[in-house]
Amino acid sequence: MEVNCLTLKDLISPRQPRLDFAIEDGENAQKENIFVDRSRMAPKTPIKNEPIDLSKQKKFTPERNPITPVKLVDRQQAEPWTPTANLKMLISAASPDIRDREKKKGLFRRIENKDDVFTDSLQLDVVGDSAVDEFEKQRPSRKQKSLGLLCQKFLARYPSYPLSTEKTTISLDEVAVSLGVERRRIYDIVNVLESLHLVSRVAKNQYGWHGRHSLPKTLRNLQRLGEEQKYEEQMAYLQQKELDLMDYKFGERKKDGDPDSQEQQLLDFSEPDYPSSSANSRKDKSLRIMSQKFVMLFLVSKTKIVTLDVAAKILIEESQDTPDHSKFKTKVRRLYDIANVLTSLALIKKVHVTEERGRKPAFKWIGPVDFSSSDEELGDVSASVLPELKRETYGQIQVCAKQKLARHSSFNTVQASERIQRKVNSEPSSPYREEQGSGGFSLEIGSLAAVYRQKIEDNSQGKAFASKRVVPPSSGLDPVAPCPVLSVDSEYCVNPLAHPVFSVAQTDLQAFSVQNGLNGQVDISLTSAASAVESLKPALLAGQPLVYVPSASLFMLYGSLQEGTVSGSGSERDGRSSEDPATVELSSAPSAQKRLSEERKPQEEEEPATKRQSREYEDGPLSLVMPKKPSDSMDLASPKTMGNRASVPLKDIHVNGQLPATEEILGKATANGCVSSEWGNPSRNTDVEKPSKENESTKEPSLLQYLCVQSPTGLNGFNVLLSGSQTPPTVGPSSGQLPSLSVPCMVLPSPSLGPFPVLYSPAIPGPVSSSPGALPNTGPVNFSLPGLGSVAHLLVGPTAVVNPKSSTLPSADPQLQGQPSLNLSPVMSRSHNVVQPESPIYVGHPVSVVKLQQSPVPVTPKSIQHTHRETFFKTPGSLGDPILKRRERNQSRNTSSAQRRLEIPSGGAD
DNA sequence: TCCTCCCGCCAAGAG
DNA sequence: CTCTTGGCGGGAGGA
Repeated sequence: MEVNCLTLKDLISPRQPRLDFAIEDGENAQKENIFVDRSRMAPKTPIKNEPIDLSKQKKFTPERNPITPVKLVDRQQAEPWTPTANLKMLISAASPDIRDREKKKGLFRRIENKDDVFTDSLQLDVVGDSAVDEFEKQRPSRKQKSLGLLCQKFLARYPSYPLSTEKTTISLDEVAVSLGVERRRIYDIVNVLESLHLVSRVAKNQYGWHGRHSLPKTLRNLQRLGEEQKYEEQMAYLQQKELDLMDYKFGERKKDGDPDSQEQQLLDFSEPDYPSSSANSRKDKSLRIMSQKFVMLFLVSKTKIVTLDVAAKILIEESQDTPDHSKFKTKVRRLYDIANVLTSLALIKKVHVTEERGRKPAFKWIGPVDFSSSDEELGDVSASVLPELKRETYGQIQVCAKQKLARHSSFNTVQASERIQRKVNSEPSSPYREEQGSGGFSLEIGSLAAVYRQKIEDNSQGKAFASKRVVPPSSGLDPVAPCPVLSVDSEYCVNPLAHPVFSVAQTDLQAFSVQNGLNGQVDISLTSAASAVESLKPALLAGQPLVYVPSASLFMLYGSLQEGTVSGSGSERDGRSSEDPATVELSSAPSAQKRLSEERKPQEEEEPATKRQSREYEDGPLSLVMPKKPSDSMDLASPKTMGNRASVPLKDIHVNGQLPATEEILGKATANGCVSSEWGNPSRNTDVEKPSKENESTKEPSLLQYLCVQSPTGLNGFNVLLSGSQTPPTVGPSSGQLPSLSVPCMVLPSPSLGPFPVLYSPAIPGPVSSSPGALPNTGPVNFSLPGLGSVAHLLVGPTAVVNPKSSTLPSADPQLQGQPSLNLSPVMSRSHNVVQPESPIYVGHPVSVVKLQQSPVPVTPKSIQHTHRETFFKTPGSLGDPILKRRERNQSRNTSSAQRRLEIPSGGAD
């Protein structure tokens, strides 16, 4: 903290001179981490800065985030008068120091922001000169400049699940500028995203953002291809042989498939947009293909763990590259690049596989696992589970899963783990094991456990929702056998943050305490958020038997968190789940669902479901905040939801991934039929959509999480909103008390609430809350959940509430804040500001919370939503802003050239 | 020392 | 030819 402060100050001081900064910061910060920008800006000497700033501002003004960097860049570029070389020369010569300083500043800001976003602004003002030195000291570390972080920032700009109608275009130049990096870096990110079809190239310098809607499908396809290619076998082969680079003979083993053809296929299937790469062109070796293959390896792996050396070997073979050591190194480098992006997407997580020889760098898949079956089985949990299990050959697991499905709440994790172990023991040589050696063994178990959990979760939710994994965290939490599983997982599998799953209701207080412990480890906002959510849920459950959690809301929360942050693991699933589930629900027929899921076209086609979902979940946050009317979804859902856990349930659930939570909750609590209003209504949705974005943004950045719990019983229709802030610091780990303790919650009138009068009570119990009409406090209120690792905050009242510590920081730069910690929470930060009009940068979505804050008085959902939309939703790319576009173009041009030459924003150094 | 992976040169491609 | 893409690998930060 201190350090951060200092750094901030430092940063600030230099900047201070520039007022614009502050302004920009406020706005910009949220969106993109502008840290880069700032850094650039800052770096410049004050004098220089001014001119630069101006230019920047002009350009960016529309967007608002004129990120300094951009301007700088533009400037440089813009100023044609200097040849690139000259520019470079100038820059480097002129101000290497300055640049460094600037960068450092920027970095610091980010970092600091995480913790002290709010302080940021203040500091800026306050800051003095000392900063410079510090900057130098702190100069952005490599980590700060890492591709992973950059990718997170990049992702934070766009909604994970954009509305189908909404077409978001990504201007590489703009992005590069806004993020303050060379375009070259953006290519790395975009290429990987493209491999997963999260984006597609539209034109030069222009990419279209698709979001995760089709991710499940893409993964499914990749998995299929991977299976066809027998990557699993290849991996097993390599692993068993324990080939070292040296040992490894390329070509030694034969691949089943023709590498080239396969590659082509990959692109084709997943990316219709892209014509398959031409035969041996550079593209054959493209990062896109590598990325797809890399993902395939995870998908076909039983353990979901892939070591880089194995992946590199396989890739080398396929690429037909000469198997020399340098190739291997190069491949590994690329894999790291890809891995960073995938990590940012919360699809994989870094782990180490311990083998006899030693530890090997590896990554574990933490993304959705079941997509393959997801389509079909939505309706039947058991069904969904089985297939996977079969594949994995973990009969034990299957059993467990089934049991679990039968009774989520009661599920005995221990047993499961034991079974898993048994299985492993019995089959030490299991072909699937990726890791060999003692270390590997343990890992395997852990991974299995993780897999198992995921499956269970998935199943419970209905595969699609794997993302929602209720179990995993819970398993850890599970009073019965928390330790074993957790320990294992913790190591290899999932890190709390990464974990997509939010445990929902699991158990009791104890569980909470356990979680807290876990969560506590993770400070990251995202993680926290997740944890918070989890904790909350349980707390709710424990505390109150009846809370109903609208899946959508949760979903959104999760999604945002996940997505936004690196950690967000569930997002994809959410997407998937949302789609499928939605479909299913709607159709109410699994088959239908299946079809849809499979056939679902990329975003547009999917629309109905997707849209809805997206809307829903997007709305979720808002909806949570604002009472919506019970949507159709509710109707569907409520009945199902209430009753069974296994059942698939509600669209809502689908949508979110929250299912698990919901289910659990339901199980424990009586569910009310009511689903939070969020979901459903189309009309509402419309409005909601933007909100959703907001939500996402929100999610990501900060951890604000809201849980909307509809209170079935106790609450008479009231919904309770719980928000979890990421940061737990304040609160003690909660331990036992969790339950009732102090779960902050807001009680909202049930679905129909037009206005959303919110009642919040510090303690959960509250279902009691007052009548629906109760008004929120005028002032913002923060609640913290003691039990949860993270503190939950509830915001009520017009003013934004922020927990200082909590993730949400009012501070201006969300980006900064978020990133450092997990993700950013551009949104969050924004929230404090409430709205930022369209800065392109802000991609983040405002959080519902924010709105709440803003509107002191209950507002109608729609109104609110609108507001959000307008204010928040404009993604930079998105669209709409002509200005932006224009700017982009200009910039892009400028930038592009400039890019190469200089990245340095140096501020324009003169 | 080894793992990571940033950085940016420079060439293939596209227009 | 210019500009966009992106392969590639040197070399440095970090642990």
